[in-house]
Amino acid sequence: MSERRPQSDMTREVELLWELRGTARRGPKPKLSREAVIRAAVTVADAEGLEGVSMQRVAGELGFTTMSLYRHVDSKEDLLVLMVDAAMAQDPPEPRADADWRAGIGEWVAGVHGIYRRHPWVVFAAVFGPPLGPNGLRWMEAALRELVRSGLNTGEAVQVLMTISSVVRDTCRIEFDMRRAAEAAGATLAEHERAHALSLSRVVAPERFPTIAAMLDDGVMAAGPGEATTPTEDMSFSLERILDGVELYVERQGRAPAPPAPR
Amino acid sequence: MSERRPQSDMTREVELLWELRGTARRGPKPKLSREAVIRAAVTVADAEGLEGVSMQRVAGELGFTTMSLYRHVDSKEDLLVLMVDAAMAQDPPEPRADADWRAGIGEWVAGVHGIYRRHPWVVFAAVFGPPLGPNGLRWMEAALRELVRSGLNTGEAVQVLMTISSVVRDTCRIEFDMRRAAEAAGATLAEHERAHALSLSRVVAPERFPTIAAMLDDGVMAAGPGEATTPTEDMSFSLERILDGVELYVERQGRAPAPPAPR
DNA sequence: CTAGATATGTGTATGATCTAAACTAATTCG
DNA sequence: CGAATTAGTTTAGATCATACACATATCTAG
Repeated sequence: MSERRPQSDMTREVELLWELRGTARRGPKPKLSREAVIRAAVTVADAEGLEGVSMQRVAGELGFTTMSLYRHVDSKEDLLVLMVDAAMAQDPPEPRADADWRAGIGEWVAGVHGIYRRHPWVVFAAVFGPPLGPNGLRWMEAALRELVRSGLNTGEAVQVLMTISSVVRDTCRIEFDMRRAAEAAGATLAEHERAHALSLSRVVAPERFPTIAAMLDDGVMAAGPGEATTPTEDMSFSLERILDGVELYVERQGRAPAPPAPR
Repeated sequence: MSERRPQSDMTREVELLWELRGTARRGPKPKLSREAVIRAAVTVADAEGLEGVSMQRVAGELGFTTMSLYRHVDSKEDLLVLMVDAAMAQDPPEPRADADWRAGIGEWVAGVHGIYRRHPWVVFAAVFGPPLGPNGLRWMEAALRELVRSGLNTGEAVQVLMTISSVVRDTCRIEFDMRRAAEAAGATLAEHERAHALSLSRVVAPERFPTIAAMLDDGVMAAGPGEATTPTEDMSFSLERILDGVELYVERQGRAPAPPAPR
């Protein structure tokens, strides 16, 4: 009935990301490659954000026609999926010799955060679902490896990883978005936060929104000039709570974290 | 310099959501209203998802021309912001008499989850940043009210709320996305999960991805026929860990949760 | 070595989409 | 009443993804 290919079929996505396809032998040698297309697209996104990434723009970057891209990528949506995995090409942190899984997760989060800072568009990409590409899976493996060390089983570790990933991504989303808005208005992030808190306080009636009003009074959204806590700095509070919760759970279950590797 | 209006200026967004604008008195009586436009857009989104929401489609729903919408809404992006707030019109849970803040958060999460189930497109809307509209703020207030009861200060409560919101939204995103893909393939969610696990297992080499491989062996992604745990059911594990972490933190700080309201 | 098969990149075209701008008609204030 | 103002319409433009037919380069079977 429906001729339309489903928007995101995981099986198809896996094949896409792992290039499980026969390579052609007949015809002219390709001057362009999927790799080059992805690289160009990432370059454009790094420079101009996701809005800048159009098929024409990417093709122009490469000096080819728009339609040439479709020889190497089935659709723009596919290209986006590939871009996101490509952005994670950096190596995730190695396992720690001291088996300190909390520190390990800290390094992992710092690594992801670094990727997001280098490629801010990644957090805005409409790519849902778990990672499926080679790079995404390497990062997933690195995080799960630390989490199971804490004493969680694999299913629990996946849940906790999803939580951590969500927090990091969402926090960066908010920070990057606010930073962009601030820059567009020609202000610093802190100035923008102040302005925002002010405009909020105009509609937050203390009777209807007592807690939010208290929060604004406490200057939560707008730190003083010197302090200037960015959302990403605040993030560590949530992360510590999550890891505390994990630790407590493992203890209560009578399990124990894995000992350091013997030398 | 830049003539372009910033994509998301919070101050502007607050004004938008709270309709801080003078009402006209001259000219013909409006037959359309912002309210009607939003309602129609939400109807379309409920029925066909966000992809179905085009200005022409919404206008058609109302029996007006496409351009008529622009008298009541500045841009499609604005409409989206308004739609998201409109979807949260339902009342958040009341404060509990027993002051059990963990149960309170549980009710809040259930409420948000209900909204997402009724309006699945909300979790896919490209609306970043904290809630700013009347309904979004009511829900935020309800959650913060419970969280500060636990003994957190307002800043900490905001952090924890962001974490909880992220988890709920991301979990629903994944579930809805997978459900859509499953339906498109004419399968159930469980079948689809199995198929996905299978295709993953083809690329997950146990040497490179030992933990993920173990996870697949444990059947984490594909529960047995009878069990069929949905992502949203698994979510509660993460939530309990977060709340455990909060409780532990409050204790360690020597603070205490608020007692039940005196009668 | 040649001829058909096949893949590459190009040119052209289509349909969707958002939205700017000029226009018509209704309404109200002075 | 008449000028000002506003609602909805018409028309048109810009951008975008992508389908399709084509010329051309390369490989492989005979």
